[in-house]
Formats: sequence, C-alpha cells, structure tokens
Amino acid sequence: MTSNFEALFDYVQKLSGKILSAEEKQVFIAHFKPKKLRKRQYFLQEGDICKYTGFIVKGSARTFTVDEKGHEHILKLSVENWWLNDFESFYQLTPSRFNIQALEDMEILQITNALVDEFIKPIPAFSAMQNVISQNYTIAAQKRMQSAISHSGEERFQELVNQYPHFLQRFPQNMIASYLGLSPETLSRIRKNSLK
Amino acid sequence: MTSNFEALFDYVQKLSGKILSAEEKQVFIAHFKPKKLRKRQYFLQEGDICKYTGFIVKGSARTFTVDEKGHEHILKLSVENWWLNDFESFYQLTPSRFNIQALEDMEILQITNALVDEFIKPIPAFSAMQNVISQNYTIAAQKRMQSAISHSGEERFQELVNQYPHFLQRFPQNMIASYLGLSPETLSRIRKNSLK
DNA sequence: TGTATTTAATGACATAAGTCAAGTCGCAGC
DNA sequence: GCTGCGACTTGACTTATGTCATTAAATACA
Repeated sequence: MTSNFEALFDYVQKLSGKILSAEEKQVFIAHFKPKKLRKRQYFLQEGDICKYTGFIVKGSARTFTVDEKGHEHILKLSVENWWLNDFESFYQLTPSRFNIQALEDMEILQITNALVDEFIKPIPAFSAMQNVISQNYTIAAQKRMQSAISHSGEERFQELVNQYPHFLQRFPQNMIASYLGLSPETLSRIRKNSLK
Repeated sequence: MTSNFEALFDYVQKLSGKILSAEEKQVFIAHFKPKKLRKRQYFLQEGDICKYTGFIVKGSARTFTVDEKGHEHILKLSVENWWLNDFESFYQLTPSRFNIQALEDMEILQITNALVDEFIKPIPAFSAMQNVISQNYTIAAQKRMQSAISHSGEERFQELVNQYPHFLQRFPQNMIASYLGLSPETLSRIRKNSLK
C-alpha cells in the first residue's frame, strides 16, 4: 500500500534536490490519501471549490471549460508525476471555472490546502519543490502563450509533437485539437498535409 | 533620490502584508540601482542574458519576439509597479528569446540575480511578496491561456478592455493588437464593429 | 463475436482573420 | 510653420480555420 508513495517521494526528491528522511515520509503517508478515479469520473466540476490537490500516481486527466455553445476547451492535459488541481480555486477557495475529468482510470494521492499548510509545507524538500515547480510552470506558461499569439495551428501542433511526443499516442486526436485551440477537423487536415 | 524607492517599499509591503524595517529598507537602497531608459531604448535584446530584474517606478515597456517574416509579437506590456525581466533568462542565465524595449521614458530600480539571492531574498517581506506574485502570475497566465484557446479576437479584446482599461489610453492600438495576437487592421475593424 | 459508441476523415460551404495597398490624420522635431 | 513619420482606417482580396453533414474506422463491451 505504501508503494503508491514511492513515486511521490521520488518526485519531491528529484525536483527539490533534497532527501526525505523516514520521518518526513511518514508525514506524507499520514496526510495524503490514496484515491482512485474511474475513466470519465470528475475530480472537479465547474462551480465547485477545488478542495484537494492530487499527485498523479497513475492515469491521466483533462482540465477544460464549456463555452456558451457547448464546446469544450481543454486547458491542461495531466499525466503521471503531475499535480491535479485548479490552482486558483485551491489556493483562494473560490468556485472553479474548470472541470477536471479522468481520461483513464487513475490513482492519485490527495490532500487539502489546510493540511498542506500545516504539515507538508514545513518539510524543506517540499517547499523547495514548490519553488522549482512554480518556476518551471511560469516558463512553460510563457512559452505556450508566445506560441498562442505568434504561431499558426500547424506550428503549434509541431511544437506539441516535439515537446510531448507521447501525448499523441496517449490522447485521442480531438483532445489534442482542443488543447491546441483547434477544431478536430482542422487538426485532422493539418496532420494529413504534414505527411508530405 | 531615495524617493524613487518609496514606490518599491509600498509595493513590497502591500503584496507581502509585512512592514519593512528601516534597516531592511537600507538593504534595498544599497543593492537596487536606479536606472533611466529613454523611449525606444532596449532593456534586453534577443540572444542576450537578462542580467537584471527591474522594478518599474515610472514608464512602460513591451516584451516581444520577432518571427521569420519580421513580424513582432508582444507577449507582455509592463507599467509602473511591475517587474521588468525575462523570467526564464534571468533565473536560468540562458540567452533570452525576447526583446524588452521602453515604450515611454522609464525609471527603474534594477538588481542582479546574485544580489537578490544574497541580500534581498532573506528579507521576509520580499520572499512573501515573491510567493504572492508567483501565485497571481500563475492564475493570470491560466486565464489568458484559456482566453487564447477559447475566445475570438473580439472577445479577447473585450476582456482586455475590462481588465486593463487604462491600456487603451496608454498604448498605441497596434501594440494592443500585437498583445492580443491580432493584426492592427483586424483590431481596427473589431473596434469599429463594437461601436454599435 | 456482434453491436453500439467513440473517434477520425473528408467534402462543401461559411466565417474569421491576415495581407497588401492606398489614403488620412495628427503630431514630434527641425 | 513645414515636414516627415507613425498610427489608424478602409477596401479588395487571400488564407486559415470553423461548421455541418456524412461516412469510415477503431474501440469498447455485452
């Protein structure tokens, strides 16, 4: 049962560059709760407050909105060793504008904001990890934004192929299209043309 | 001369919710260097390493890239009480992919990464401020990204009008267009149509 | 294995946005 | 007070992308 946690420990240690003591690991085990989600099950629904943040041990999920016309727009695709939450709702305890749904059966380790603050943040490796994540995230967000305002759909697709090649195997093409801000038909045509 | 620093002190105190002691203020004054930039002058050029981060006391700037066709794309517009830097280049000391140029005459307070780490980060109010900024930035980046993949040019323009109304007075329309990922002609037509 | 559901491809057409060129306006600098 | 440049608008046209409808293929699952 504890084996679930190895992925989390490895991840924290790798990103922080610090080793977790046996006592610190026990603190993680005491407060993170293992949870399973079935494919299609919702981790969060629009309008709800994101009470938990989850570390993804296995499986994948999408974060998306639904517009007035009923079209879904995927903001984030999440896989193993990423965190699952709506950052804004989780930290500010405000109703979320997003839905988060499992795309495959998932195993996560989840915890509330209050417990993070009280027990987990004081662990130096964890707060160091948070700083690294925050820095990486900022850089990635900037790149994605630059791509969005500067590049065509075809260019954005090529960048995704280069940056996350495994996404193509793992997610249906219509999800990829939505993530890129394209219609499924357009992505289908882009792929057809780029086979030359 | 010290009056320059009041804006910075106010900003740090407001965001962190902590008061700066007289000694801490002296640490800021000792390490941040006032610098003036003339309109059109570059704070950073593509390919250079962003050695400094600057707090904007007065004036404004744009962060942009130039693509193969010679078109400029504005990623960021920065005004008073914002920080001026390329985050990625500044923290990782890698050559920047961006240009940063003054749009008006500017007064900034600048400092190197090394000096921040050694003298400024240890000030509790400053590191608290950094956490708040990082959180706000992440939320803002997520909203902007959602907008980019979900909304039309017209909708993105309306969001900008609501969120940063003063930008319209302050920046030429072609800069706004570039920030929104639109051609100047398209933005001109959007404005014309939305006058109904 | 057969059947239902999801996903992908494609054609025909509509709409959004970009491009190029021309012309106007306003203003900074000589 | 000129002059020239930058900013904005507008029209004509092109290109990219979206929409709708249909069919085919892949997949889930009973």
